[in-house]
Amino acid sequence: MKERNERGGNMIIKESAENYLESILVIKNQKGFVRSIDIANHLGVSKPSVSVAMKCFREEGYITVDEDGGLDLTEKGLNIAMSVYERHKVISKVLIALGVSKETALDDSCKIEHVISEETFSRIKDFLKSKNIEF
Amino acid sequence: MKERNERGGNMIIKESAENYLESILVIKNQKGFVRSIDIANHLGVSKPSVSVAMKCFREEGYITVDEDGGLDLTEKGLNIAMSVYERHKVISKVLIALGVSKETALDDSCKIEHVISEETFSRIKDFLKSKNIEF
DNA sequence: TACTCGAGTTAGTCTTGACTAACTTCGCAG
DNA sequence: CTGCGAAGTTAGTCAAGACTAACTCGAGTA
Repeated sequence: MKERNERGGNMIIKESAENYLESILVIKNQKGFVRSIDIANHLGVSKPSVSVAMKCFREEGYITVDEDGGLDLTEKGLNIAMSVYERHKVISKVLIALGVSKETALDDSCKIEHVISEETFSRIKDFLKSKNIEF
Repeated sequence: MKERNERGGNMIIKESAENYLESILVIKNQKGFVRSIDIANHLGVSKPSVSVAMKCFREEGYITVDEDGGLDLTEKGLNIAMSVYERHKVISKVLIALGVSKETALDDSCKIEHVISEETFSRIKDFLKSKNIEF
């Protein structure tokens, strides 16, 4: 009655960690660079929360930090970030296809992305394919 | 960046509390009576975890306890339990309709039922209706 | 030069939700 | 009558994840 948390690494990546890694990817794509403060603003959490998480990521090899505080995902970190982000996109697409408003869809997919199994995720992708929706 | 937890009461009912109330309803329907130990077995948690939760429910008026330890939902508790259970049924139905195996569908719906919005839930119900699936 | 402000960090606290250990109580078998 | 086992409870602990307060450090400006 525990576990259920690995999806692509050797460290046990928890739900909140997935969110932080995903944010790094998203912000990087948007602005080209990411600092801790950007993540804090993006997720609406405090600076110390991000700082502690980044320290852990650094030690575990999920990110690197340059001398100016710029964060970069390692291959290990990028794999997780991409996989979570894919879930996010797919789930929000399917909710929108069901008629959910964009805002609620984004909100809910943020939560659903962390709890569903690989199998359910695959079937949702199949459903989108059957509707010819890109993701 | 907090809240999002009330769905039908004045006390703030958290995710784990929803699960306990739902279990009481489900076990009651199956066996006709419910004790703490049944909930512990049903959810795979320890006796003390259930005991503490039930004490809280009793104090807040979500359940009553008879002299033999039999648990009963009050109207307040029943409302929440039924609403969570409805979500559970609807979500597992929709997952099964998407081709997810029954076991995984039950597993995942247990988690999804606690995180989605009312809006998303309504659209999922609409989808089932459009497929003529009962729930 | 001295100040201030933004970013990052450290330390300490809180809440949620679970756990184990250990105790009480009660009923039934021997 | 004894005594064991099942159910419930209490106390204490733990981990995750967030927060606030308070510090450091560096850069740009008055």
